[in-house]
Amino acid sequence: MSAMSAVSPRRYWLMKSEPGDYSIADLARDGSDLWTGVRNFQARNFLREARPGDGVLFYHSSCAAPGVYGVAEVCEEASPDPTQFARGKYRDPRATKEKPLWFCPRVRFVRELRTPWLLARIRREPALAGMTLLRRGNRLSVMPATLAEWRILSAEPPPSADAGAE
DNA sequence: GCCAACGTTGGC
DNA sequence: GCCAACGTTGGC
Repeated sequence: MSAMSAVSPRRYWLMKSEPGDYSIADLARDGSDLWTGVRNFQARNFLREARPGDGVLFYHSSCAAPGVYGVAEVCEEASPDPTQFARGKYRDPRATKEKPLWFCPRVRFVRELRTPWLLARIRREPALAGMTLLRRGNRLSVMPATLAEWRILSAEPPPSADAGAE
């Protein structure tokens, strides 16, 4: 290997899933899975940038207590999302095998947080005030996270006086 | 290219 | 269920 093929630095992502569809517990059970079903071009472009080894913050959305519930890792770069060709709600008639529209990396389970970083708590953490997640109107289901955000959210939240009052 | 209508996301 | 915000679609 030469310096020309230097490995790109590890990146970090926040990926949302509705726990009713697929939760961190499901990923723990499966070990790894394809991150299928993303149908937004900006999110798709992020998925195509994901590389094996990248860190993933697993976020539960559209549920009673949204937040980061665990950690995963990209283990295979994105390939054509099979659900765009299959019958069902993720089918996209514009896509062909020759020209797929949607792509999905494979993600493997790393760990579940004993205490999730609930959205309400994320909002109260000054070091996370700049997160894309918190930007008004942001609805991306896949977004980059910074190393600083990763360091905070991939670890257990510290105990706080009002923990449990959320 | 503009923009209104519509659909989706996702917190609350 | 409500609603804000944004993306997509399609007429022009």
